[in-house]
Amino acid sequence: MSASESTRSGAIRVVVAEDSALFREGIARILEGVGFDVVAEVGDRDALVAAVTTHEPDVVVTDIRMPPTGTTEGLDAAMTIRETHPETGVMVLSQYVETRHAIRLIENDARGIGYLLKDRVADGKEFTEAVRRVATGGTAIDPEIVERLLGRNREEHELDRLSQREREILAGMAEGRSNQAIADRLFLSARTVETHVGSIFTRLGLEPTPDDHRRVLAVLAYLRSG
Amino acid sequence: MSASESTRSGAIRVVVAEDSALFREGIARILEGVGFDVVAEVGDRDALVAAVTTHEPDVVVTDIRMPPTGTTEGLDAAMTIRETHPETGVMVLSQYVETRHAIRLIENDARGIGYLLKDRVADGKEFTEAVRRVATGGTAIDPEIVERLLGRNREEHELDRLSQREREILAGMAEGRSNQAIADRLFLSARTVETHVGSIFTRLGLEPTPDDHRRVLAVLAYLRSG
DNA sequence: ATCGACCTCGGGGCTAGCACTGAAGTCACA
DNA sequence: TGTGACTTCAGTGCTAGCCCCGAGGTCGAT
Repeated sequence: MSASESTRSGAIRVVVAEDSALFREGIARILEGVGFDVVAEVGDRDALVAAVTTHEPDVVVTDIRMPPTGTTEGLDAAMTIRETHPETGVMVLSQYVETRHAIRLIENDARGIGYLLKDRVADGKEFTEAVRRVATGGTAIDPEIVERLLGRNREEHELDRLSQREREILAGMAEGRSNQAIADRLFLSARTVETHVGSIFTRLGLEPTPDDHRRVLAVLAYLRSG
Repeated sequence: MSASESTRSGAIRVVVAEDSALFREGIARILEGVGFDVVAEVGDRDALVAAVTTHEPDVVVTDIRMPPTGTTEGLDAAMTIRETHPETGVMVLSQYVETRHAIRLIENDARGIGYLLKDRVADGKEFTEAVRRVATGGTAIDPEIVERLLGRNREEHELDRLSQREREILAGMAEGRSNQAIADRLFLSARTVETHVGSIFTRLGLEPTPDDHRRVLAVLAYLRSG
């Protein structure tokens, strides 16, 4: 189909990685429609890394979440690609605002990096031009991400205020476990868990009020920040 | 761009509705690639209904969630279209398995209805053929939906076991409110709220155990069932 | 070498959130 | 005319989950 394109020396060569076949093919067709050369379409992390090694594309377009675990495979692959193929641009697509993840990717060197929210791309043109910028060493960071990186980023950094141990405790709470059950799992006394729970409330700014169920509110905050 | 197509009498005429511009254009390009005539691409419910009235397409492809509220606009529009334009096929795309919504759409007459999960579409061909079937009065229901409709659908019906009042109480719990706060809002005594909370636990099958925090578990069940 | 952050644990105490029981009013339905 | 589901409320009591306070250990940074 794109055989006539694949040998054109001027076309930007791109690998598309996204686990949803429908979305993946849609992106590929959009890019081809404006002259990109889509050299590979893959659906998981390993295939992405392999495709980059094989094709050495100008730019990779990848979703953050992909099989096998559906967490941050796309991002992990992006980090790997940044090291092994620094000349390859990486455009990461995300469903939600995940500032922490974005930071990991951008913090060292933003050149050749893109991070866009799927739902905030206004049209195909905006998207293809962003991919083109990233392919040529430019950047394309969603304004909302930039804003959160610079300004006050309450919601997202709420959980960053917690220590590692506190996050483990909160994770147990978010599974609907009792303090005793959390204590058993982490080999702690119930007392210690209570202490942690208390400091979690304090750090999340949950003052004791008669109207709030703070344990639930803490869990909700945890779930929001995914 | 598709001007040469728009007058072809044999082409299936389709309206694409999806709030994410990127996904929307991708779907449109995929459909055009196999000969469909995409007569309109819209991003919200009202535009969808208007486009159907104007173009009277053979089939509509729509996401369930769309602006303005991001809940079930696409589905609402689909129901409306079923009534006003019964000859128009409706293909609904969903991000998750939402059996209750699927039922609302299918229960009366499944002809010309499609309900697919975005992430379970194996490739573009499967998708375009499903759209073609729906356009010609056929059906295309995701196997997982069918299975849940037929077999035991525990998770989804968990909350259906609750009474109206109990759901209101649970909604308050899911906002992180205390029993007292819920009582105040609903003009009840704290006692009554406690009684309801107890029966919510019972109906959701949450037996008292030292390892579980049932209030959180009930909230999690509530959040899962959307 | 000292300071601060973190993790751990306990004493002592309070209460919201639970369990269990009983009961009275409304309403739909058979 | 009952019968059953739902809603409302209360007495009695238990305890998990919270409060405040102090304390000892580790560890990294200054």
